[in-house]
Amino acid sequence: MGLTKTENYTDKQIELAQMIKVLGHPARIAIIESIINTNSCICGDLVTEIGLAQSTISQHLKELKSIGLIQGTIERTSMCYCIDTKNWNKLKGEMTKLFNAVDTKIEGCCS
Amino acid sequence: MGLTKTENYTDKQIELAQMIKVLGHPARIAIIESIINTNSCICGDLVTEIGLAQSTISQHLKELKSIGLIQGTIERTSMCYCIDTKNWNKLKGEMTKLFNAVDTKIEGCCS
DNA sequence: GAATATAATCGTAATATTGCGATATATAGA
DNA sequence: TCTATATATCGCAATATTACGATTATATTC
Repeated sequence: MGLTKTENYTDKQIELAQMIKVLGHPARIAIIESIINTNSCICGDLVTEIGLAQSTISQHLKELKSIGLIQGTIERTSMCYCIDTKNWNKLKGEMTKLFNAVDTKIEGCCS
Repeated sequence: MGLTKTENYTDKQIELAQMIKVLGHPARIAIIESIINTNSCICGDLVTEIGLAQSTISQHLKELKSIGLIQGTIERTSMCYCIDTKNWNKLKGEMTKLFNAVDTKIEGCCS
């Protein structure tokens, strides 16, 4: 088979899983961290910073962008990416909800 | 190619990405939520709760277990899974760090 | 307009994931 | 012991992901 079933899940579950999945790759974690650390938009120096081909980095950026975790604007001749706070906060909120749910309900389990 | 490169990243980045990746599937989100909502260990009723084959659920549980997000104990004739708080909190910590980093550094970017 | 620089897209090969049925294993109860 | 019941593992087919080089698109500068 190989095709992830969708009819069994809620829209929220699917959406959350998709966002998390995109974040679940070391290159994309590195990209996000790099954007954070430069404290401003970063451009194509990711290629040298992370050791991947230009086309590969571009692909990862596309995925992060299409799920809405980053946004890109044209900066003169190069591209400038930064965190898309709207969706980033959405992810943060859902994850936090999950984390807190575990915190409050953990008593009485296999401990 | 198709093989994720690892030599370009830190151990932390790889480890975090792996944990996130495992969580990035709707069935596994559903499993975690189910464990949380039943407020105690749940067993094989995941198969009926989520509409996947028994072998498929078992595989997802294995992945969650092998990355350390859940742990399983034998409960009479069935299996009893619950959150592995040690690693769960580790993930929580790393994610929170990432979320907070965005919060504090977001000024002066493409806004 | 031509040349240059930057990033996106295409085509592709290799590898990974997803899901299922079939089978194996292990435990509880008759 | 034999039989349910519950879970894990195996083998397979379909699909998805990853990464690269080559090419294309776009914008800047000369």
